[in-house]
Amino acid sequence: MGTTQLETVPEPKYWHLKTVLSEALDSEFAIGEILPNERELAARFGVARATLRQALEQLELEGRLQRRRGVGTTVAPPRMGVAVGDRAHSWEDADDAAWQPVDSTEAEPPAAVARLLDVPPGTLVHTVRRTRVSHGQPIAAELLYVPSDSVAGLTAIDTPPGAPRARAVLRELRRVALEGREQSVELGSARADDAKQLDRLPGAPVLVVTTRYTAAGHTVAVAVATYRADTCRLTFGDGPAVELLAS
Amino acid sequence: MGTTQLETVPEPKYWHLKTVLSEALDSEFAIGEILPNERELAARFGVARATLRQALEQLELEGRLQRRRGVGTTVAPPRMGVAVGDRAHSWEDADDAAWQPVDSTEAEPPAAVARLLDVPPGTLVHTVRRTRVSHGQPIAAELLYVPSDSVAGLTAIDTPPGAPRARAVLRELRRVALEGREQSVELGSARADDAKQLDRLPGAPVLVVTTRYTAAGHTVAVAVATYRADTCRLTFGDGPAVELLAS
DNA sequence: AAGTGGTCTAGACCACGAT
DNA sequence: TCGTGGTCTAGACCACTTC
Repeated sequence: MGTTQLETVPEPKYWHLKTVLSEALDSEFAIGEILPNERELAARFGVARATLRQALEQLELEGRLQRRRGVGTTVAPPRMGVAVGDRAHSWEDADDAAWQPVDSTEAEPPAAVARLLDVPPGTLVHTVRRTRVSHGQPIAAELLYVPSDSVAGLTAIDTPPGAPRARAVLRELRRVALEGREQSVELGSARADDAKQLDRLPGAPVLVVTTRYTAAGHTVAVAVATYRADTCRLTFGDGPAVELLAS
Repeated sequence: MGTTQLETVPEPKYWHLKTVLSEALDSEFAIGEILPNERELAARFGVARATLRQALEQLELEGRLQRRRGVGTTVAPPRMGVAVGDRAHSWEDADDAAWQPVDSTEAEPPAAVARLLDVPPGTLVHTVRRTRVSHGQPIAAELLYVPSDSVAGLTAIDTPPGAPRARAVLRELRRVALEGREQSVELGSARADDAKQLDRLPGAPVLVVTTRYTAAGHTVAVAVATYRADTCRLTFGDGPAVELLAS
């Protein structure tokens, strides 16, 4: 009882550091402001740079900071709310400029996607790559898988791979009368190709949204979208987007 | 053209290591099997332990591995699908043993929650703490916030804080006719209290699900649930849960 | 060229679980 | 008590952006 510290569990330095930095961000820094560099911060707090980096990593994971190699560490704006469950079928809103078709080819889907599509492994399916942009920033990279026999007009497409072909496939998809949709969200890390589209390093944390579209009892298509976990808050539900976040 | 490596971008060691380990996990290890310890793995691959750990961290983030201090590193089972959007109101399924009431008190909600509840900051609201268990494992810790004036019978509750009180509050909530719900999902890191409930270390990655329940144009309650990101895949939608995952 | 964050090393010690 | 993963250090070099 002599000291107040004796019975406390030793808190890791990086954890304490994270708390201190977090409070400093709230009170002393404006959004977009750039922090002192890592070497100076580490010296200022009297820790090794690796320890300081552990704290920064956590804060970046929580969307409080943004770090860019060669540039510096800046205070991130609050995460933007991104609707992923609102529209009945995300490819139907042709007037929504959010999704940019990038490319399209025929290819073998990953084994897990083949199972969801209910086609034998190794089957060639149409793939469409799209990028979702918001506030001038790429926030998601999506790969859409469509077996040729799920949409009538799909076999007739002979446009060479590229953005025009992607638009053609999406046009055919809009003819389908969908009846249902299932979605799942999980944590993942960006593969090299997705990372490039998202303007992040490979391995960056992403929220992987897998959507299965069904019509007439069949699986029509499967979409695997990877959202930047640092900048996005995914919103579901019929009402307007949830405006604020907790913790 | 003399060598095939000349023009390739140098891939970080930990990234390559992660790929190698990932393939080894697929082919040479069974679920639950325990891996050699970190010092031996590092030696075997000829890298420093810190580098090896960077690869293991990634694999743990993707749900492929489970690491426990004092025990070792084991191969994790596939993530379990957890329904978070199916039931109209998650507190209505009284017969569902998934959620275990833990505690209940009156307290000030965090500022962000107060905004969602549309009450002035500093207002006392009822809080209910619950734990969600699946397959004998804790997967989520939830904090439910209910302003006293949103449910008629709530002011009459005078049970002392504890699990019985939590059950009493939930009982009152079930009387309310809900009209809507909004949800959002984002990445976070477990606070110390949540981490304890989830049997993880503080800072562990979690999926934070914020739900706003509305009735008669008002916000009735707000729930903030933190799900273990390593073991859970959150499922939304009316159909049966999406069975498989991609990437 | 200078400055930033990203990767990597080779150690050390600590907290925890099993024995 | 021993073995495990978790934390921490003090350096080094690399990749990238900016000037």
